[in-house]
Amino acid sequence: MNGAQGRPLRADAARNRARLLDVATEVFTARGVGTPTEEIARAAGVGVGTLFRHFPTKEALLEAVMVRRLEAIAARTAELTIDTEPATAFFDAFRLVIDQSAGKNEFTRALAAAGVDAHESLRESSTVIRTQLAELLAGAQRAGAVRPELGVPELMALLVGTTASMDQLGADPAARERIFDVVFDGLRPQ
Amino acid sequence: MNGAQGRPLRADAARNRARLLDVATEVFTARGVGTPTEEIARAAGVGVGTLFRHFPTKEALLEAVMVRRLEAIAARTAELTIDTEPATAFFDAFRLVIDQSAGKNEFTRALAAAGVDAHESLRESSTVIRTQLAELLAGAQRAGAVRPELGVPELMALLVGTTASMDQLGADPAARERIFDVVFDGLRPQ
Amino acid sequence: MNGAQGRPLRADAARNRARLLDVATEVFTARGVGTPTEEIARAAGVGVGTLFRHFPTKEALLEAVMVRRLEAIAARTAELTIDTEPATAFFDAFRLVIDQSAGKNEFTRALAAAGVDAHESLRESSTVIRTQLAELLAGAQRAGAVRPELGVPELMALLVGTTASMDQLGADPAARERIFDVVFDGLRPQ
Amino acid sequence: MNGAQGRPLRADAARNRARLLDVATEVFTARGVGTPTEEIARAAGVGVGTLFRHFPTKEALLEAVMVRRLEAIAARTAELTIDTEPATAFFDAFRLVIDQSAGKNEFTRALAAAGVDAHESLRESSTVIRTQLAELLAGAQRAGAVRPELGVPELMALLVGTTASMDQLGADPAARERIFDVVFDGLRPQ
DNA sequence: CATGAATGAGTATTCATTCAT
DNA sequence: GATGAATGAATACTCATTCAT
Repeated sequence: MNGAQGRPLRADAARNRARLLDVATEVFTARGVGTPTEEIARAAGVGVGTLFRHFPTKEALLEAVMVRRLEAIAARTAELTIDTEPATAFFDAFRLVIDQSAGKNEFTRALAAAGVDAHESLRESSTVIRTQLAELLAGAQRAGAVRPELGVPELMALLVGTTASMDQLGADPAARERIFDVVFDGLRPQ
Repeated sequence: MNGAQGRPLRADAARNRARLLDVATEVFTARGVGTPTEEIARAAGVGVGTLFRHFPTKEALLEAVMVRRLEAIAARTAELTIDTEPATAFFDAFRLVIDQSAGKNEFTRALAAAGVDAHESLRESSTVIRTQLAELLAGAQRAGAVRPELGVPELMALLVGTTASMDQLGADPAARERIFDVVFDGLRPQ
Repeated sequence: MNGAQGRPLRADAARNRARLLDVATEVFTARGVGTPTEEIARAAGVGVGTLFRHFPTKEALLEAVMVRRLEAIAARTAELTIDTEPATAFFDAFRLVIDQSAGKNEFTRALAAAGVDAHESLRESSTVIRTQLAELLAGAQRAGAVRPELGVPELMALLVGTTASMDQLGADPAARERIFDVVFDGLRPQ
Repeated sequence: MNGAQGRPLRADAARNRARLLDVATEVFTARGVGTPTEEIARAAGVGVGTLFRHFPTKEALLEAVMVRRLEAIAARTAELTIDTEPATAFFDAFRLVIDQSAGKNEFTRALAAAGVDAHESLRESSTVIRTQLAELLAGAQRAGAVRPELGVPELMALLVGTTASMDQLGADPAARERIFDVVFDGLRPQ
């Protein structure tokens, strides 16, 4: 997808760009967005110059990482939306976002904030997701599977919050499932 | 609690220390923990030297701020524990933690992380809260007001997560209440 | 002089500031304004941090250097203006500016440009000089010692140009005097 | 002149070289010699690689630009030297150099410095001009149109200085003429 | 030959921490 | 004790130059 790519990158350049994105995702997640650019470049096996050639700013790199993540989520959410029963689709999508965001709290917050103050590219991809979520939410509500009084802002907030809960909890799958139980049961009309 | 203070501080020194803590709480909350120490010193009306005399490290200052916050929460939670009906006490305490932590997500995460990797003083005060929460949780579960399968880790995770949801949501009180509805209903035995 | 000095600097701070200005003047002159700040700090015997504490920007340092230079010229020009015969005062001042500016072409150009686009402090001090030169020029013209059709812009241009000539020429005193002969004779009504 | 070119350039290579020189002249003049090489390459419609193939160093490019400028001046000065009355030839050449150098002070200084420390190619072309100017000066002095005590160094200095004056003055043609009046009258025997 | 991606040394600036006043 | 000046390691970003495609 990748937005408006001026000219197609040369093979090696594309490889470097992809590698930088992968590494940056990993490093930002593991050690925080404060990690020096040089570290990321080194981890990607390129010089700083290369990093800055592909992403003119550290912020731009962070943005690109988030856009990729958002686009991945949007793509998988789109699959769910098609021929799945509305309630199932909604809860599956909720899980999907949480799982994709796990360990990436800083990103998720940026994600949510995107609707308010982020740059164009981010806003663009987050708008897509926001729209998808709005549809899923409406569908689930029409099907009587989700409290009717909830709006998209509350849904976003719960997504962010649940992600934070999961990050806090660590890897224990049973405990994670108990969190999902609480949130999902709470989402249903009482 | 203040730990083991060798000799009691002179009056002005004590005043400076308190003022620094107040200001640091405010500034770290409003502008993030990245705010330069000099800014905090200036806002407190003292020189950096004084700041570093009271808190040998920026991290130590941050820690002290969090300890104070934890102690305040513990104190108010203790009040709730005494002669209140268990279920009410539990949900009131939950709200209390959320309200005290609102807008201080960075702190809350540090708080929660405390059980794992923070310094002694932090662990100490967070242990107090953890114990209180454990008691409140057990009480509410005995009273049949909270799902019995939940443990303290899940409770902590939900506290952190709900704080994140609230931060994300902003000030709208009705929406905040809807989040509480979801979480509290989800906490109840189904 | 020195503009609005908030509080008087501590003795050592003042010494450092002065030393930095001296060294910067020398180094910028000898090796150009492209010289790294770190070099200047080292030459002044202080750390970079100190340099940036006194001058928040490299540009600010350059500006301060120029202001000092301008103020010195203004002060000495003021002495000349008092009880000296107009024609003599004018030509002495001309020499003075040239001598003060020798080897500092980059500065002189900045000086002249100040009237157009420099920062407040620079504009301020250059306005003083400009005014003094205007008076000196008018006096010399009234005394019939300088071509009446010349204005301050032309005078400024000639000052800059003569400085450039001198820089180009090097130290040979006799040759320098020949340049002065050409310019001064050319300035006189023909 | 182009120096000793091993093999004649292919047509397109020659075109690129010429285009790079044109563009570099323009860009260095308009935005200073600090302009990145990449900018120049882009403006010339070639890649950086091509630029560096033709000029192994940025400095070499700058040098080539100056050589071309010098050669142009030399050529036009040569025309003047032939069948023109000596005094007229001298003053016309003076004007010519000034007009060609206008707005290119950085170059002119480099030009003048060439006699002292520049590379061979520059020295070569500046020697030509220097010789021409020496002849023109001698002719004008023999004709009694210029002060006899002036030498070529002073003439060079005055050329550089007058260029600086003009740069400083800007476009006002009347004011420029007044500067010429001062310098030319000053050059004449008094 | 041309291209433009990669390189990495170099530069201005910030900020936690120390120490002379 | 308090002050704030000094320190210098750390960091984002630039740009001349090289080299794989």
